Amino acid sequence: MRYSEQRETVFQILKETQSHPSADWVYDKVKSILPLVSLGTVYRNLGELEDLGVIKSFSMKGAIRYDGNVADHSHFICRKCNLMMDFQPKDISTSLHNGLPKNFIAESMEIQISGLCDNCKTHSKKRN
Amino acid sequence: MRYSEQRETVFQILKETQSHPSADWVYDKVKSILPLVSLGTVYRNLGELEDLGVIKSFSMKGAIRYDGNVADHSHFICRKCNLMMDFQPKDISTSLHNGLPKNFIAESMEIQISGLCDNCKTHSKKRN
DNA sequence: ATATAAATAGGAATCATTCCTGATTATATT
DNA sequence: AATATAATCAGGAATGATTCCTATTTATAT
Repeated sequence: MRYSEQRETVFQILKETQSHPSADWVYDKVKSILPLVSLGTVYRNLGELEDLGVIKSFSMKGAIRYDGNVADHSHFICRKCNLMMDFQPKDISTSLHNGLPKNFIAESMEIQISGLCDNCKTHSKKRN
Repeated sequence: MRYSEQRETVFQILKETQSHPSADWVYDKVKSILPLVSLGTVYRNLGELEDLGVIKSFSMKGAIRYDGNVADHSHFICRKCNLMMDFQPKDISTSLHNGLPKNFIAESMEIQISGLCDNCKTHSKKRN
């Protein structure tokens, strides 16, 4: 993979924020440094950085959010202002509140575990 | 809220499947019963049913999936075939495999807890 | 039976994301 | 330092999911 100022800039911006931004937010930030950058370039580089494993992504309310923090952590999401805050779950099954940031009110939890199902360990037909 | 055959049909279809479908999949099913139904109607009714609390939704790979099972449960997602299977987590923090369907390989876990942050408990400004 | 507000069909609009193409650029080689 | 070339880019079109709009239909209260 060749060096590019665009990719480096995208990466630095993600590393420096804790806001779990959308691609469009990153695009605006990159534009303030490289005014001619295109949205497609930002999307492509976000995808490449994710393939490299140096950033992560997940979806919130139907859109992709990116995260420069690849260490194991969970997210608290405020359903009103959409704040996303990192936290470390300790024993989730015993209480929704364990490990949550102070004074935050947890109303619902969503756990999604991803991997390979019994069928896909041995076959290749796509279901979706 | 007035009765409508369309809403009732959407609801029945969701109750009868375990496949965590997209709006479009539901639309196809409804069409086989009410051929003139429109996609907008399906989306609107899915939203209304969710507001009533009788179905749930969440996003997978950037698109909305619906679930007629509103009881507390978690999902295992196969990253290859996109199978989504319900399971009951027991003690997630001690092992990714606890409570998983037999022979499934868990590779990553995502936990999102939603509610109100400290700020939104008392103020109304949206951050978004 | 009638009135009326809610719900609909059909299609246009929007928004996030991906794809395409001709131009630019990092870098290996001379 | 100049050149070659494959990777990357900018700009914009295309796609796909979702929402919005409007004239028509329909459930239901009277």
